[in-house]
Amino acid sequence: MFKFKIIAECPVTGARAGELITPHGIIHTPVFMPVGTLATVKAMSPHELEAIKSQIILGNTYHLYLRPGPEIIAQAGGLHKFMNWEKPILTDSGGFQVFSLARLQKITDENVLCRSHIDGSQLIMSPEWSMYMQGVLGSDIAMCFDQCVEIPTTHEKAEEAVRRTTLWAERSKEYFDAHNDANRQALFGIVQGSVYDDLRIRSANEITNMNFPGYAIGGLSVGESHEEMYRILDVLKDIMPHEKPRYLMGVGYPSNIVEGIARGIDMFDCVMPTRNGRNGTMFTSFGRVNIRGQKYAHDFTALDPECDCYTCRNFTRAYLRHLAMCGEILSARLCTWHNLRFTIRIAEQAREAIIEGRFPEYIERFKSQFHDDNHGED
RNA sequence: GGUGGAAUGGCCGAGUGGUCAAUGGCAACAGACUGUAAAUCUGUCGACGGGAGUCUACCAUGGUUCAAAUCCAUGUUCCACCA
Repeated sequence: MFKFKIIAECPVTGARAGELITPHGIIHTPVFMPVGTLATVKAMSPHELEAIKSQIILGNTYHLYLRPGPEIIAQAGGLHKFMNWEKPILTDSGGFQVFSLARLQKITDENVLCRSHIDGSQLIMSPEWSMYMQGVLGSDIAMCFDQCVEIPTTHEKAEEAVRRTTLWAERSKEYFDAHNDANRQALFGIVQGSVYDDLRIRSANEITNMNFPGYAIGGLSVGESHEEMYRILDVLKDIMPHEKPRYLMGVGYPSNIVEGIARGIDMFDCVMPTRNGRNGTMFTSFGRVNIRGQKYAHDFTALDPECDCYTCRNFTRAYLRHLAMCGEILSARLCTWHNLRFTIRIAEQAREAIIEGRFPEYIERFKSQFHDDNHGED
C-alpha cells in the first residue's frame, strides 16, 4: 500500500520527480505539504486546499493529543474523517515540540516529561506514546519520535541528540511494527546531526540501516545559514537511499525549496506560507512583499501577475493591504490561499521541469527572478 | 439664566509644583516569522541634530514661583444637572 517510484531525474543536479503511493492516493513529488497542526490548515477549508492542489497535509501528534485527544479522534474514525480530508496526511511525531517547547520539559533517554502549553498539566512523551497516537490519527505517513536541537549548539549536544534519535527510532519502529497497521500507515525515519557533517553521516547511516520506507532530514531550518543548510543536504545526498523518498522537514522558504529539490529532496513542509500569510508577508515570483506596506495603498495590480490562484486572479494589492490593515478574516484567508498556492506551484513547476529535462534552466530562471531582498519590486 | 465639572501629543487617556518631550492603549510607519504555544511578536512614533544637545509643546491670555501640564485670575469651548 506504500510505494515510491522515481519517474524522472535531472542528470545535472540529481533532482527527482516521483510518485508516492499511499492508502489515500498518489502523491506527485517533489511536493510541498501545507501544515495543519490542529486538524486544520489555518484559514483554509479542505475544499479550498483541493482547489490549490494540495496533495497531502500535515497534522501534529502533540497538539492533537492535547486537543481534542485520542478518544475523540478514535471515535471520529481517525483524523481523515474527523477533519473531512480524504487525501493523504503525514503526522509529525511530537519530536519538534521537544524542541519548540523545550522550556516546559525534561528530556531523558527514557522519555520526555512535559507540561502542556495549554494548562500546564503534565504529560509524558515517548516513542511509544507517539506511535500510539499516530496510530489513532491514522495518518498515511507517521514520523519517528526524534530529538531536534537548536542551532547554534555544541558538537556534544548534537551528538547526544543523534544517539537519542537513533535509540528512539528503534523504539518507534518496534512499537509501530507491533501495534500499528502497516497497510494503512508508513513510518519514516529522521536524520539529525545539526550542522556537523560527521554527525549527519553517522545519523544517516544508523537510521537508514533500519530500513524505513522513507527518510526525513530534521533539525534544519532552525537558525543555520542557508549555506550551512545546503552543505548538509549535499553531504546527505549521497548517503540517503536513492530509491526512498526524502523529506526535508520544516522547509520552507521558496528558494530553500528549490535548492532542496536540486539536492534530491522530494518532500517539504513548512508553516511559513500560512503563518506569513496571516502576518501579511506574501511570496511572489519576484520576491517577498509585505502587503501592509504603505506603498501598496494605491497599487491596483495583482499581487503576483504570474500566479494562477484565486487571490491573484481576483483582487488587487490595494485591497489585500486594506484587508490586512483592518485585520479582516478574509485577509488571512486570501493571503494564506496565495502563499500556499505559490509554494505548492514551485514544487509543481520543478517537477514538470525535471520530467521535461529542463530543471537546470528552471532553477536559473527562479533564482534570477526571485530576489530575497527586493521585497517584490522588480 | 443658575450650579458643578472638563479642556494633555493623529485619537482615547494617565499625570495635580521640579526626576515630564510627558505612563498606557489605539492608529500609523518599518521589521521579523522555516517539522505552528503565532490572525503573533519586535522596533519607531513633537521638530532639528550623528551625538551631546537645542527648540516648540499639555485650550488662550495674564499672573504667582528659583521652577507650572500641574497653583491663581480672566476669557473661550464642551459636558452634566437645575430652572
